Amino acid sequence: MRGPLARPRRLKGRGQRPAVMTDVAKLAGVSHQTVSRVLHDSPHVRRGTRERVLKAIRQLDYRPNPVAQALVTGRSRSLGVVSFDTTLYGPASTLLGIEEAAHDRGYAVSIASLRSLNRESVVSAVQRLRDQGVDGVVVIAPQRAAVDALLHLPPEVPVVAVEAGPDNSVPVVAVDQHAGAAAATRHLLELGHRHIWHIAGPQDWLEAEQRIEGWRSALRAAGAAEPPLLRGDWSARSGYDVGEHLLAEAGVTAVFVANDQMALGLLRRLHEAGRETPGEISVVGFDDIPEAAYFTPPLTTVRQDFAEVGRRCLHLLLGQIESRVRSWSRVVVAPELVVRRSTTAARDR
Amino acid sequence: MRGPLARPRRLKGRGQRPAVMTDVAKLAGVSHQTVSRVLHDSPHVRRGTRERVLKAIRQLDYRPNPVAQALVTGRSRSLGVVSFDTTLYGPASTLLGIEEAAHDRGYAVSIASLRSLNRESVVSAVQRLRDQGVDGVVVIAPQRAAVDALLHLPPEVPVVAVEAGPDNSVPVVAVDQHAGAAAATRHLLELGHRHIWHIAGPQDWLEAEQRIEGWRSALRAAGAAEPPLLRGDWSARSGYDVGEHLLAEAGVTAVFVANDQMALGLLRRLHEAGRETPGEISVVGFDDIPEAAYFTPPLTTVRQDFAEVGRRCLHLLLGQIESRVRSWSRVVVAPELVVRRSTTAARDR
DNA sequence: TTCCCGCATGTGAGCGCTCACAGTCGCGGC
DNA sequence: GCCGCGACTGTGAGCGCTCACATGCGGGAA
Repeated sequence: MRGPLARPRRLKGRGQRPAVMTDVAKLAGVSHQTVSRVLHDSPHVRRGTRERVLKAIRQLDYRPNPVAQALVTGRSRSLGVVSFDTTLYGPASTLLGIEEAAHDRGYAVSIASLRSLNRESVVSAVQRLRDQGVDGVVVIAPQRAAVDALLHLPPEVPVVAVEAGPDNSVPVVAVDQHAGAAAATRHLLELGHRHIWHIAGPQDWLEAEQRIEGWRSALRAAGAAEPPLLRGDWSARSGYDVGEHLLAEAGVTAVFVANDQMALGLLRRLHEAGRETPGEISVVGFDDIPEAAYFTPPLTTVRQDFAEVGRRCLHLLLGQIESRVRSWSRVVVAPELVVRRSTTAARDR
Repeated sequence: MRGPLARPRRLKGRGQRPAVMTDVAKLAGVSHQTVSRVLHDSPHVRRGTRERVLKAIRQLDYRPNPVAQALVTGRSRSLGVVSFDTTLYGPASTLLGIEEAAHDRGYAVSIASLRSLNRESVVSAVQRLRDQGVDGVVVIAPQRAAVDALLHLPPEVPVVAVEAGPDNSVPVVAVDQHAGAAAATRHLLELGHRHIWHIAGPQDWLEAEQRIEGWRSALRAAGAAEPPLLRGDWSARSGYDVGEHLLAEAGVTAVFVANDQMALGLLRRLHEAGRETPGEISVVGFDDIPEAAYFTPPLTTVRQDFAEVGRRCLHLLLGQIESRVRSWSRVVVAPELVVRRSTTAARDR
């Protein structure tokens, strides 16, 4: 057997190997523990000693190895984000909000994109992140299938859901879709429109359902009739296609569309049919994507504060990580109606 | 001193502590090394032994601790992506492409968003990822300032740049902007337009410059005159504003816009001024964002294959990580002209 | 039979850090 | 003059794994 002192286990000849804690300790003439104490701002280090250590750290360009720290502490200071389609404006913005908040708190962010939306894929994405060693996970997947998955997660992993989650299981941060949709609907009612149509998002999206509810409740509150519900799939294409139905109906003067892309498609269809917006038909969108102000005409829509959503998520998640218990709560962020030029007062008939 | 055998160092009483390798070894009646061999598909394990080990793994729901693996191997199997604004379609799509490719190769992806664009912020974002222990970094920051930063990176960190990088320093994966711009310009020339205007992106974006070059070279090749260059900042707003200038010019029949958002703004401005598109003015965009097909009119544009860019990045990066040398290369992905309805033949004068 | 060799498996060190202690030193109180 | 106690610093084990090497064992060649 190779004797323990037979030869150095590696070429320690300063061969560009990054400095480790003992190197710093040696240079500063202290023990590795003292270096560790300096790193963690322990009060029990004499002024002079601290300075010697800091100098050695600078001199060697020493950086603590996060992997070693993680191994011994059991904390990686990294978070995972599971998301369905980060190409969409909403998820991308939420992700950005989370990343910025995490950065401020000294956490790294890993991402896992979902290719398909079902229970297993969500569960396995979370597991994958977990296997990478993240301390907690944010799930941005506001679909029924994903929500279901949250119930089937191992209870020891700290989780926060964005927009949707089963009651009493995981904490949720959400924009108040109901309020936003109601505000959009009320806006049209106040302009004197009698029949407010709604193009909703896909059935399995909870945001779509909540916007429908908001629309309905505003209608009911005003004693207005409820036209048949129309469905799209969030894409501009579907807005365009659904526009077809609307054109077939008589007396359509106002449409509340569940997102800006579909509103864009609808605008396009109306334009092709020679129907003026807002002259003949007023349109309201949802999301306030950056392009919305440049649609033809500029779109009245409902803005969501995604950065705030990100910050709230992080707050909840770190709370869970630190306390080691999965509490339940629901944080709601208020949306804001942005009035532009796609809506106008109903013409008197 | 506490004797080494005085008491167990932790409550090992099966207290829900996740199983570690020795637990598996014990259960299977082998050494931890054999478990490791099974995990790594070593050929030197007898059939029966392997099965016993696998059974124990399943029974204990054992998952190798990635942090411990990283500590000893010096590899974390994670990658970092530095990006300026993941809310934009291009960067978001590239990020997605990278994530999917990384996932397929068993790598995790961490993100770092840049809040401002300058040398330090890029360098520090890379350093931050590095300090988190990533094996390599992809930089999506096609601006001059960022490119400059790539030269100032510590040479030991494997890096790949997307779209732009200083020659001979880091590997680059890019869409052939020059060819795309030239194709767009040629398309307009072939439709009989004499003067092809160009609304470019901001000066410090390399993509903007390359598109300008592509436009110029197509113009030169056709012996066409070069109208004054116009500049926007990628936003729909700037396209709208620049449209103002265009309206003041006489005889404008064709505009090649450096991205779809600015094209949207321009379309809007033209529409407001009562100028028909494409009847009076043909417009070509760049990017083919999902909404482009639903603009008024549907936009002729140049499509970029971001997924392919992501895949190529990963390939180059893993090559560097494995070989431990930073080679230089430039991989170019071909773009594709998508003809829709915003362009038409020039009217005879 | 004897020896060697290659397959299968085990052993121990060590990755770079933190945690729990165990010193050590100087000073005030009895 | 001695003890005790606080402030400071050092020691060693161990986190969960992989790497390098040692060892055991059976079979074919000599």
